[in-house]
Amino acid sequence: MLKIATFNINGINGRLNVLLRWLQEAGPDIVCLQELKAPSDKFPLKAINDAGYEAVWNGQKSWNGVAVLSKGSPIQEVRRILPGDPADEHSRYIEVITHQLVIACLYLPNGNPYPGPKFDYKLKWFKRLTRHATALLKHEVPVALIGDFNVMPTELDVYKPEKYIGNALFRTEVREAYAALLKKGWTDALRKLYPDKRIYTFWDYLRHAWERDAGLRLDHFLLNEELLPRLKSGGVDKAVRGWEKASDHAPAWITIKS
DNA sequence: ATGGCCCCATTATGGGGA
Repeated sequence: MLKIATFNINGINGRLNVLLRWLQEAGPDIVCLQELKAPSDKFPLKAINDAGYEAVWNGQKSWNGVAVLSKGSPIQEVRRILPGDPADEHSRYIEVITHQLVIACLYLPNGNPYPGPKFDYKLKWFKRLTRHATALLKHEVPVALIGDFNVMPTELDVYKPEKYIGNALFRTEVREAYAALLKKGWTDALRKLYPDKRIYTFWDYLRHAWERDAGLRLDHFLLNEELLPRLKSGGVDKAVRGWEKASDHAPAWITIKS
């Protein structure tokens, strides 16, 4: 069994102890990280290696930044740029091969405030992702798109949907973009496993959101048809959100047959 | 209606997050 996880760490150096403790306790084989908030030369490779993981990463000063960690199999980097916009300098994408899977680790733009250029950038980024994801399907190998999509796909994924009507994470255009991506041949793994369950992966630091369980489901695993039949289980390591110095996201994970 | 929390960069505030 292979355990694949995603964790928006919200500052990899500021929360390195949280990451290392969770790696130790959860023991995932593959980890997609987002919001490193560190330039590439500040990536804590030694600590990650000492924990038993190889890594590839795409950092950026102050913001964004993504990485994939793997143990028990080498990681081969495929690309670190999402095709379609040479002017885009955000580090939001890295694609690798490890454990004989293609893993695309992504951090989709937040898009707030709506309306505005940030929202336009989000929709453009989503279109680029959909185009590239469609190209990935042509290879007919097991592929997963994993990360912080900054989208609550349905009302079931929001503690109070009416509060988020005008929010860039819940705008109709964004939910439609997510649905259109799935329609091309991707399955939302956690939703497939739990069609009716309230699952959250994010709780805001503000307004005691964690204590009130006022959460959002933002972190997703999209599996292609080659990988989906191997899906066994999935969940969220919710307790991590309650740790000292926690990220505002909790790690989510799936297991697949090796 | 507003701001509240927390990161980073820089060093008392500002940008960004969701």
